[in-house]
Amino acid sequence: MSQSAVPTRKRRKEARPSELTAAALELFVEKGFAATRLDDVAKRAGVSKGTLYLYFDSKEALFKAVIQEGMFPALAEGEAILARHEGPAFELLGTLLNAWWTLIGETHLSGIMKLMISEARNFPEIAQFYHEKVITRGRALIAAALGRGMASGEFRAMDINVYTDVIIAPVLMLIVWEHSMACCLAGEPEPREYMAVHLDVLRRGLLAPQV
Amino acid sequence: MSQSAVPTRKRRKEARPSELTAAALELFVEKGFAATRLDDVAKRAGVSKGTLYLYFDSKEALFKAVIQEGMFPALAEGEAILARHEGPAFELLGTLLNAWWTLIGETHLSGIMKLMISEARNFPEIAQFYHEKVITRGRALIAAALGRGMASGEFRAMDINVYTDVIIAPVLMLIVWEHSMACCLAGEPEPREYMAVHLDVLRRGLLAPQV
DNA sequence: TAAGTTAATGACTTGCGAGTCATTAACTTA
DNA sequence: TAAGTTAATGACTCGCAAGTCATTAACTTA
Repeated sequence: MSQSAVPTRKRRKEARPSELTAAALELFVEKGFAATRLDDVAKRAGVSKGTLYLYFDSKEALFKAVIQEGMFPALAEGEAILARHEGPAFELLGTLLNAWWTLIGETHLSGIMKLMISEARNFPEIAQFYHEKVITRGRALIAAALGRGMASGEFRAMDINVYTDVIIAPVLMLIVWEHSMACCLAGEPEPREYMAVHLDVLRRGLLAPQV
Repeated sequence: MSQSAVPTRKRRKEARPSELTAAALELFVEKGFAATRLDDVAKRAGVSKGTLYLYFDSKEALFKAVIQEGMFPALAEGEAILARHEGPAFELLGTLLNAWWTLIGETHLSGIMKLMISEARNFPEIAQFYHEKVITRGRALIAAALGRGMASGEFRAMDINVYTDVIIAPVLMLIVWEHSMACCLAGEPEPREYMAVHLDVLRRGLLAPQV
Protein backbone atom coordinates (compact mmCIF):
# COMPACT_ATOMS: atom_id res chain seq x y z
CA MET A 1 0.00 0.00 0.00
CA SER A 2 1.33 3.40 -0.89
CA GLN A 3 0.57 5.69 2.02
CA SER A 4 2.87 8.33 0.57
CA ALA A 5 -0.06 10.66 -0.26
CA VAL A 6 -1.48 10.57 3.28
CA PRO A 7 -1.17 14.06 4.77
CA THR A 8 0.48 13.15 8.05
CA ARG A 9 -0.38 15.34 10.98
CA LYS A 10 2.34 17.70 12.15
CA ARG A 11 3.02 19.24 15.56
CA ARG A 12 3.47 22.99 15.17
CA LYS A 13 2.66 24.59 18.48
CA GLU A 14 4.19 27.95 17.62
CA ALA A 15 2.54 28.51 14.27
CA ARG A 16 -1.02 27.45 15.12
CA PRO A 17 -2.40 30.51 16.92
CA SER A 18 -1.59 33.01 14.20
CA GLU A 19 -2.72 30.62 11.49
CA LEU A 20 -6.01 30.20 13.33
CA THR A 21 -6.59 33.92 13.85
CA ALA A 22 -5.76 34.58 10.22
CA ALA A 23 -8.30 32.01 9.09
CA ALA A 24 -10.85 33.34 11.57
CA LEU A 25 -10.36 36.92 10.38
CA GLU A 26 -11.13 35.95 6.80
CA LEU A 27 -14.27 34.06 7.73
CA PHE A 28 -15.53 36.54 10.31
CA VAL A 29 -15.17 39.35 7.76
CA GLU A 30 -16.90 37.35 5.07
CA LYS A 31 -19.77 35.79 7.03
CA GLY A 32 -19.88 37.68 10.31
CA PHE A 33 -19.10 36.31 13.74
CA ALA A 34 -22.32 34.42 14.46
CA ALA A 35 -22.58 32.83 11.01
CA THR A 36 -19.02 31.51 11.03
CA ARG A 37 -18.56 27.86 12.03
CA LEU A 38 -15.51 26.96 14.05
CA ASP A 39 -15.25 23.77 12.03
CA ASP A 40 -14.68 25.94 8.98
CA VAL A 41 -12.11 28.11 10.73
CA ALA A 42 -10.21 25.01 11.78
CA LYS A 43 -10.43 23.49 8.32
CA ARG A 44 -9.13 26.67 6.70
CA ALA A 45 -6.21 26.65 9.11
CA GLY A 46 -5.55 23.03 8.16
CA VAL A 47 -6.39 21.69 11.59
CA SER A 48 -9.25 20.06 13.49
CA LYS A 49 -11.73 21.82 15.74
CA GLY A 50 -10.26 20.12 18.78
CA THR A 51 -6.93 21.75 18.02
CA LEU A 52 -8.58 25.15 17.87
CA TYR A 53 -9.78 24.62 21.42
CA LEU A 54 -6.23 23.83 22.51
CA TYR A 55 -5.32 27.42 21.75
CA PHE A 56 -8.52 29.40 22.38
CA ASP A 57 -10.99 28.89 25.21
CA SER A 58 -14.10 29.84 23.25
CA LYS A 59 -15.36 31.40 20.05
CA GLU A 60 -15.41 34.78 21.75
CA ALA A 61 -11.81 34.40 22.92
CA LEU A 62 -10.86 33.72 19.31
CA PHE A 63 -12.69 36.88 18.24
CA LYS A 64 -10.85 38.94 20.81
CA ALA A 65 -7.52 37.55 19.62
CA VAL A 66 -8.39 38.38 16.01
CA ILE A 67 -9.09 41.99 16.92
CA GLN A 68 -6.02 42.41 19.08
CA GLU A 69 -3.63 41.06 16.48
CA GLY A 70 -2.19 43.24 13.77
CA MET A 71 -2.92 46.95 13.50
CA PHE A 72 -0.35 47.97 16.10
CA PRO A 73 2.66 47.73 13.78
CA ALA A 74 0.82 49.88 11.25
CA LEU A 75 0.05 52.49 13.90
CA ALA A 76 3.66 52.52 15.01
CA GLU A 77 4.75 53.07 11.42
CA GLY A 78 2.31 55.99 11.16
CA GLU A 79 3.73 57.52 14.29
CA ALA A 80 7.23 57.12 12.92
CA ILE A 81 6.20 58.93 9.74
CA LEU A 82 4.79 61.74 11.84
CA ALA A 83 7.95 61.99 13.93
CA ARG A 84 10.39 62.03 11.06
CA HIS A 85 8.50 64.23 8.63
CA GLU A 86 9.75 67.69 7.78
CA GLY A 87 8.23 70.00 5.23
CA PRO A 88 4.67 70.99 4.31
CA ALA A 89 1.89 69.67 6.52
CA PHE A 90 -0.23 68.81 3.52
CA GLU A 91 2.49 66.55 2.25
CA LEU A 92 2.52 64.88 5.67
CA LEU A 93 -1.23 64.39 5.47
CA GLY A 94 -0.91 62.78 2.06
CA THR A 95 1.90 60.52 3.22
CA LEU A 96 -0.13 59.38 6.22
CA LEU A 97 -3.24 58.66 4.20
CA ASN A 98 -1.29 56.77 1.58
CA ALA A 99 0.58 54.78 4.22
CA TRP A 100 -2.76 53.91 5.72
CA TRP A 101 -3.92 52.54 2.45
CA THR A 102 -0.71 50.66 1.79
CA LEU A 103 -0.27 49.18 5.27
CA ILE A 104 -3.89 48.48 6.12
CA GLY A 105 -6.28 49.13 3.27
CA GLU A 106 -4.57 46.83 0.83
CA THR A 107 -3.92 44.07 3.36
CA HIS A 108 -6.06 41.64 5.31
CA LEU A 109 -5.88 44.01 8.27
CA SER A 110 -8.51 46.17 6.63
CA GLY A 111 -11.02 43.45 7.38
CA ILE A 112 -10.73 44.17 11.08
CA MET A 113 -12.37 47.55 10.58
CA LYS A 114 -15.37 46.09 8.80
CA LEU A 115 -15.60 43.31 11.34
CA MET A 116 -15.51 45.76 14.22
CA ILE A 117 -18.25 47.87 12.65
CA SER A 118 -20.46 44.83 12.16
CA GLU A 119 -19.95 43.36 15.62
CA ALA A 120 -19.31 46.34 17.90
CA ARG A 121 -22.75 46.25 19.47
CA ASN A 122 -22.46 42.55 20.24
CA PHE A 123 -19.10 43.03 21.97
CA PRO A 124 -19.15 46.42 23.67
CA GLU A 125 -16.06 45.74 25.78
CA ILE A 126 -14.02 44.80 22.73
CA ALA A 127 -15.37 47.82 20.87
CA GLN A 128 -14.29 49.98 23.78
CA PHE A 129 -10.81 48.47 23.67
CA TYR A 130 -10.58 48.95 19.93
CA HIS A 131 -11.78 52.51 20.18
CA GLU A 132 -9.21 53.45 22.78
CA LYS A 133 -6.21 51.57 21.50
CA VAL A 134 -6.66 51.80 17.76
CA ILE A 135 -9.14 54.42 16.62
CA THR A 136 -8.11 57.15 19.01
CA ARG A 137 -4.47 56.52 18.23
CA GLY A 138 -5.04 56.57 14.48
CA ARG A 139 -7.13 59.69 14.65
CA ALA A 140 -4.39 61.40 16.66
CA LEU A 141 -2.05 61.01 13.69
CA ILE A 142 -4.31 62.95 11.36
CA ALA A 143 -5.10 65.52 14.04
CA ALA A 144 -1.39 66.08 14.58
CA ALA A 145 -0.85 66.76 10.88
CA LEU A 146 -3.72 69.24 10.87
CA GLY A 147 -2.40 70.92 14.01
CA ARG A 148 1.04 71.26 12.50
CA GLY A 149 -0.36 72.87 9.35
CA MET A 150 -2.54 75.25 11.31
CA ALA A 151 0.31 76.30 13.57
CA SER A 152 2.51 77.10 10.60
CA GLY A 153 -0.26 79.02 8.84
CA GLU A 154 -0.24 76.55 5.95
CA PHE A 155 -3.82 75.50 6.76
CA ARG A 156 -6.62 77.89 7.54
CA ALA A 157 -8.15 77.88 11.01
CA MET A 158 -10.46 74.97 11.67
CA ASP A 159 -11.95 72.76 14.35
CA ILE A 160 -9.38 69.99 14.23
CA ASN A 161 -11.50 67.25 15.80
CA VAL A 162 -14.36 67.57 13.38
CA TYR A 163 -12.11 67.92 10.38
CA THR A 164 -10.15 64.85 11.40
CA ASP A 165 -13.30 62.76 11.26
CA VAL A 166 -14.39 64.17 7.93
CA ILE A 167 -10.96 63.46 6.48
CA ILE A 168 -10.81 59.91 7.77
CA ALA A 169 -14.31 58.94 6.71
CA PRO A 170 -13.70 58.40 2.99
CA VAL A 171 -10.72 56.17 3.70
CA LEU A 172 -12.71 54.05 6.14
CA MET A 173 -15.64 53.92 3.76
CA LEU A 174 -13.45 52.71 0.94
CA ILE A 175 -12.17 49.88 3.12
CA VAL A 176 -15.61 48.92 4.36
CA TRP A 177 -17.00 49.01 0.85
CA GLU A 178 -14.42 46.63 -0.54
CA HIS A 179 -15.26 44.14 2.18
CA SER A 180 -19.00 44.28 1.75
CA MET A 181 -20.27 45.34 -1.64
CA ALA A 182 -17.34 43.74 -3.39
CA CYS A 183 -19.82 41.90 -5.59
CA CYS A 184 -21.00 45.16 -7.16
CA LEU A 185 -17.65 46.78 -7.76
CA ALA A 186 -17.91 46.98 -11.55
CA GLY A 187 -17.82 50.60 -12.56
CA GLU A 188 -16.43 51.70 -9.22
CA PRO A 189 -13.34 53.89 -9.21
CA GLU A 190 -9.98 52.34 -8.41
CA PRO A 191 -8.93 52.86 -4.80
CA ARG A 192 -5.83 54.80 -5.84
CA GLU A 193 -7.84 57.11 -8.01
CA TYR A 194 -10.39 57.55 -5.24
CA MET A 195 -7.66 58.43 -2.74
CA ALA A 196 -6.13 60.90 -5.18
CA VAL A 197 -9.44 62.69 -5.59
CA HIS A 198 -9.96 62.77 -1.86
CA LEU A 199 -6.57 64.42 -1.38
CA ASP A 200 -7.31 66.79 -4.21
CA VAL A 201 -10.49 68.00 -2.55
CA LEU A 202 -8.65 68.34 0.72
CA ARG A 203 -5.84 70.36 -0.80
CA ARG A 204 -8.28 72.98 -1.96
CA GLY A 205 -10.43 72.64 1.14
CA LEU A 206 -7.76 72.98 3.77
CA LEU A 207 -5.06 75.25 2.48
CA ALA A 208 -5.13 78.86 3.59
CA PRO A 209 -5.76 81.35 0.79
CA GLN A 210 -2.51 82.52 -0.76
CA VAL A 211 -1.66 85.99 0.44
CA MET B 1 -61.70 37.08 38.92
CA SER B 2 -60.66 40.30 37.30
CA GLN B 3 -59.40 39.43 33.85
CA SER B 4 -59.54 43.10 32.84
CA ALA B 5 -55.72 43.34 32.75
CA VAL B 6 -55.31 40.35 30.40
CA PRO B 7 -53.88 41.60 27.11
CA THR B 8 -56.40 40.04 24.76
CA ARG B 9 -55.09 39.01 21.36
CA LYS B 10 -56.16 41.18 18.44
CA ARG B 11 -56.54 40.39 14.76
CA ARG B 12 -54.71 43.01 12.74
CA LYS B 13 -53.83 41.47 9.40
CA GLU B 14 -52.96 44.76 7.74
CA ALA B 15 -50.64 46.15 10.37
CA ARG B 16 -48.62 43.04 11.14
CA PRO B 17 -46.16 42.91 8.23
CA SER B 18 -44.82 46.42 8.69
CA GLU B 19 -44.69 46.05 12.46
CA LEU B 20 -42.70 42.86 12.01
CA THR B 21 -40.24 44.33 9.53
CA ALA B 22 -39.77 47.37 11.76
CA ALA B 23 -38.97 45.14 14.73
CA ALA B 24 -36.70 42.99 12.58
CA LEU B 25 -34.82 46.00 11.25
CA GLU B 26 -34.00 47.17 14.76
CA LEU B 27 -32.75 43.78 15.87
CA PHE B 28 -30.89 42.93 12.67
CA VAL B 29 -29.07 46.26 12.88
CA GLU B 30 -28.24 45.77 16.53
CA LYS B 31 -27.25 42.09 16.57
CA GLY B 32 -26.77 41.12 12.96
CA PHE B 33 -28.91 38.75 10.94
CA ALA B 34 -27.55 35.43 12.22
CA ALA B 35 -27.52 36.45 15.88
CA THR B 36 -31.12 37.68 15.87
CA ARG B 37 -33.75 35.26 17.18
CA LEU B 38 -37.12 35.24 15.47
CA ASP B 39 -38.72 34.78 18.88
CA ASP B 40 -37.31 38.17 19.81
CA VAL B 41 -38.48 39.79 16.61
CA ALA B 42 -41.98 38.47 17.23
CA LYS B 43 -41.93 39.56 20.85
CA ARG B 44 -40.84 43.07 19.93
CA ALA B 45 -43.66 43.27 17.41
CA GLY B 46 -46.06 42.13 20.16
CA VAL B 47 -46.85 38.85 18.46
CA SER B 48 -45.90 35.16 18.61
CA LYS B 49 -43.39 33.43 16.36
CA GLY B 50 -46.16 31.46 14.71
CA THR B 51 -47.73 34.71 13.59
CA LEU B 52 -44.46 35.81 12.06
CA TYR B 53 -44.53 32.70 9.89
CA LEU B 54 -48.03 33.60 8.74
CA TYR B 55 -46.57 36.61 6.98
CA PHE B 56 -43.03 35.55 6.03
CA ASP B 57 -41.94 32.18 4.70
CA SER B 58 -38.52 32.15 6.34
CA LYS B 59 -35.98 34.26 8.16
CA GLU B 60 -34.37 35.13 4.85
CA ALA B 61 -37.70 36.24 3.39
CA LEU B 62 -38.09 38.54 6.37
CA PHE B 63 -34.64 39.95 5.72
CA LYS B 64 -35.49 40.63 2.10
CA ALA B 65 -38.67 42.42 3.13
CA VAL B 66 -36.76 44.56 5.60
CA ILE B 67 -34.36 45.69 2.91
CA GLN B 68 -37.04 46.35 0.32
CA GLU B 69 -39.18 48.48 2.63
CA GLY B 70 -38.52 52.15 3.10
CA MET B 71 -35.81 54.05 1.27
CA PHE B 72 -37.86 54.50 -1.90
CA PRO B 73 -39.90 57.44 -0.61
CA ALA B 74 -36.70 59.15 0.46
CA LEU B 75 -35.19 58.62 -2.98
CA ALA B 76 -38.30 60.00 -4.62
CA GLU B 77 -38.10 63.07 -2.43
CA GLY B 78 -34.47 63.53 -3.44
CA GLU B 79 -35.41 63.31 -7.07
CA ALA B 80 -38.15 65.87 -6.51
CA ILE B 81 -35.63 68.25 -4.94
CA LEU B 82 -33.39 67.80 -7.94
CA ALA B 83 -36.22 68.45 -10.37
CA ARG B 84 -37.53 71.58 -8.71
CA HIS B 85 -34.27 73.23 -7.73
CA GLU B 86 -33.16 76.42 -9.41
CA GLY B 87 -30.10 78.41 -8.53
CA PRO B 88 -26.52 77.55 -7.66
CA ALA B 89 -25.50 73.91 -7.97
CA PHE B 90 -23.63 74.04 -4.70
CA GLU B 91 -26.81 75.02 -2.93
CA LEU B 92 -28.50 72.04 -4.57
CA LEU B 93 -25.74 69.77 -3.33
CA GLY B 94 -26.16 71.08 0.20
CA THR B 95 -29.92 70.65 0.06
CA LEU B 96 -29.57 67.09 -1.15
CA LEU B 97 -27.04 66.11 1.51
CA ASN B 98 -29.11 67.70 4.25
CA ALA B 99 -32.28 66.03 3.02
CA TRP B 100 -30.40 62.77 3.08
CA TRP B 101 -29.55 63.29 6.69
CA THR B 102 -33.05 64.40 7.63
CA LEU B 103 -34.96 61.72 5.73
CA ILE B 104 -32.63 58.79 6.27
CA GLY B 105 -29.74 59.52 8.60
CA GLU B 106 -31.88 60.62 11.49
CA THR B 107 -34.48 57.89 11.05
CA HIS B 108 -34.54 54.15 11.46
CA LEU B 109 -33.99 53.83 7.71
CA SER B 110 -30.33 54.57 8.24
CA GLY B 111 -29.99 51.15 9.84
CA ILE B 112 -30.61 49.53 6.47
CA MET B 113 -27.30 50.85 5.21
CA LYS B 114 -25.34 49.37 8.11
CA LEU B 115 -27.25 46.13 7.85
CA MET B 116 -26.57 45.87 4.13
CA ILE B 117 -22.86 46.47 4.68
CA SER B 118 -22.69 43.79 7.35
CA GLU B 119 -24.66 41.18 5.44
CA ALA B 120 -23.98 41.88 1.77
CA ARG B 121 -21.62 38.94 1.35
CA ASN B 122 -24.09 36.53 2.91
CA PHE B 123 -26.89 37.64 0.55
CA PRO B 124 -25.29 38.54 -2.78
CA GLU B 125 -28.58 38.63 -4.68
CA ILE B 126 -30.10 41.06 -2.19
CA ALA B 127 -26.93 43.14 -2.25
CA GLN B 128 -27.21 43.24 -6.03
CA PHE B 129 -30.80 44.39 -5.80
CA TYR B 130 -29.95 47.04 -3.23
CA HIS B 131 -27.03 48.25 -5.31
CA GLU B 132 -29.12 48.65 -8.43
CA LYS B 133 -32.30 50.03 -6.95
CA VAL B 134 -31.02 52.18 -4.12
CA ILE B 135 -27.32 52.96 -4.25
CA THR B 136 -27.14 53.66 -7.96
CA ARG B 137 -30.23 55.81 -7.75
CA GLY B 138 -28.95 57.77 -4.77
CA ARG B 139 -25.59 58.29 -6.35
CA ALA B 140 -27.24 59.59 -9.49
CA LEU B 141 -28.70 62.45 -7.46
CA ILE B 142 -25.32 63.70 -6.34
CA ALA B 143 -23.82 63.11 -9.76
CA ALA B 144 -26.59 65.19 -11.32
CA ALA B 145 -25.85 68.10 -8.99
CA LEU B 146 -22.17 67.91 -9.87
CA GLY B 147 -22.96 67.74 -13.57
CA ARG B 148 -25.18 70.76 -13.35
CA GLY B 149 -22.48 72.78 -11.58
CA MET B 150 -19.84 71.75 -14.06
CA ALA B 151 -22.02 72.58 -17.03
CA SER B 152 -22.68 76.07 -15.70
CA GLY B 153 -19.04 76.66 -14.89
CA GLU B 154 -19.79 76.99 -11.20
CA PHE B 155 -17.71 73.90 -10.42
CA ARG B 156 -14.31 73.24 -11.86
CA ALA B 157 -13.82 70.30 -14.20
CA MET B 158 -13.76 66.93 -12.47
CA ASP B 159 -14.35 63.22 -12.90
CA ILE B 160 -17.94 63.16 -11.69
CA ASN B 161 -18.10 59.47 -10.82
CA VAL B 162 -15.11 59.50 -8.53
CA TYR B 163 -16.09 62.77 -6.91
CA THR B 164 -19.59 61.48 -6.26
CA ASP B 165 -18.21 58.61 -4.24
CA VAL B 166 -15.84 60.80 -2.28
CA ILE B 167 -18.68 63.20 -1.45
CA ILE B 168 -21.05 60.46 -0.36
CA ALA B 169 -18.54 58.58 1.79
CA PRO B 170 -18.56 60.85 4.85
CA VAL B 171 -22.35 60.81 5.00
CA LEU B 172 -22.45 57.03 4.81
CA MET B 173 -19.68 56.72 7.34
CA LEU B 174 -21.51 58.95 9.77
CA ILE B 175 -24.58 56.74 9.52
CA VAL B 176 -22.62 53.52 9.88
CA TRP B 177 -20.72 54.90 12.83
CA GLU B 178 -23.81 55.81 14.77
CA HIS B 179 -25.13 52.29 14.35
CA SER B 180 -21.95 50.53 15.41
CA MET B 181 -19.60 52.45 17.66
CA ALA B 182 -22.46 54.24 19.35
CA CYS B 183 -21.05 53.10 22.68
CA CYS B 184 -17.94 55.25 22.19
CA LEU B 185 -19.59 58.41 20.96
CA ALA B 186 -18.45 60.64 23.82
CA GLY B 187 -16.28 63.38 22.41
CA GLU B 188 -17.51 62.79 18.88
CA PRO B 189 -18.77 65.77 16.90
CA GLU B 190 -22.49 66.28 16.49
CA PRO B 191 -23.82 65.00 13.16
CA ARG B 192 -25.01 68.47 12.14
CA GLU B 193 -21.63 69.98 12.86
CA TYR B 194 -19.94 67.14 11.01
CA MET B 195 -22.17 67.68 7.97
CA ALA B 196 -21.49 71.41 8.04
CA VAL B 197 -17.74 70.84 7.99
CA HIS B 198 -18.08 68.34 5.17
CA LEU B 199 -19.98 70.89 3.10
CA ASP B 200 -17.47 73.56 4.00
CA VAL B 201 -14.58 71.45 2.69
CA LEU B 202 -16.57 70.71 -0.44
CA ARG B 203 -17.37 74.37 -1.10
CA ARG B 204 -13.70 75.21 -1.25
CA GLY B 205 -12.81 71.93 -2.94
CA LEU B 206 -15.34 72.04 -5.76
CA LEU B 207 -15.95 75.64 -6.73
CA ALA B 208 -14.13 76.99 -9.73
CA PRO B 209 -11.63 79.76 -8.93
CA GLN B 210 -13.24 83.18 -9.14
CA VAL B 211 -12.22 84.93 -12.33
C1' DT C 1 -76.93 33.84 18.50
C1' DA C 2 -75.13 30.00 16.14
C1' DA C 3 -72.21 28.30 12.49
C1' DG C 4 -68.30 29.29 9.68
C1' DT C 5 -63.91 31.46 8.72
C1' DT C 6 -59.26 32.62 9.60
C1' DA C 7 -55.81 35.24 12.52
C1' DA C 8 -53.13 34.04 16.32
C1' DT C 9 -50.93 30.96 19.50
C1' DG C 10 -47.25 28.15 21.80
C1' DA C 11 -45.79 23.50 22.55
C1' DC C 12 -43.26 20.54 19.70
C1' DT C 13 -39.72 18.64 16.35
C1' DT C 14 -35.43 18.83 14.29
C1' DG C 15 -30.94 20.01 12.66
C1' DC C 16 -26.97 22.49 13.45
C1' DG C 17 -22.95 23.98 15.69
C1' DA C 18 -20.29 25.16 20.17
C1' DG C 19 -17.73 22.89 23.28
C1' DT C 20 -15.74 18.05 25.39
C1' DC C 21 -12.81 14.14 25.91
C1' DA C 22 -10.99 9.54 25.30
C1' DT C 23 -7.86 7.99 21.90
C1' DT C 24 -3.95 8.40 18.65
C1' DA C 25 0.39 9.47 16.94
C1' DA C 26 4.18 12.73 16.54
C1' DC C 27 8.09 14.11 18.95
C1' DT C 28 11.71 13.74 23.08
C1' DT C 29 15.27 11.63 25.90
C1' DA C 30 17.16 7.83 28.58
C1' DT D 1 14.63 1.45 20.59
C1' DA D 2 11.59 1.72 24.42
C1' DA D 3 9.15 4.61 27.65
C1' DG D 4 7.26 9.08 28.46
C1' DT D 5 5.22 13.41 27.04
C1' DT D 6 1.95 16.25 24.73
C1' DA D 7 0.02 18.04 20.21
C1' DA D 8 -3.63 16.68 17.43
C1' DT D 9 -7.83 14.29 16.37
C1' DG D 10 -12.86 13.46 15.49
C1' DA D 11 -16.81 11.20 17.34
C1' DC D 12 -19.76 12.64 20.85
C1' DT D 13 -23.07 15.58 23.82
C1' DC D 14 -26.23 19.02 24.51
C1' DG D 15 -28.55 23.36 24.16
C1' DC D 16 -30.50 26.60 21.20
C1' DA D 17 -33.21 28.51 17.62
C1' DA D 18 -35.63 27.81 12.90
C1' DG D 19 -39.57 26.12 11.33
C1' DT D 20 -44.34 23.21 12.07
C1' DC D 21 -49.00 22.34 13.30
C1' DA D 22 -52.97 21.11 16.09
C1' DT D 23 -55.63 24.02 18.93
C1' DT D 24 -57.84 28.41 20.31
C1' DA D 25 -60.27 32.52 20.00
C1' DA D 26 -61.36 36.72 17.52
C1' DC D 27 -64.15 38.29 13.95
C1' DT D 28 -68.07 37.67 10.15
C1' DT D 29 -72.60 36.82 8.37
C1' DA D 30 -76.89 34.27 8.00
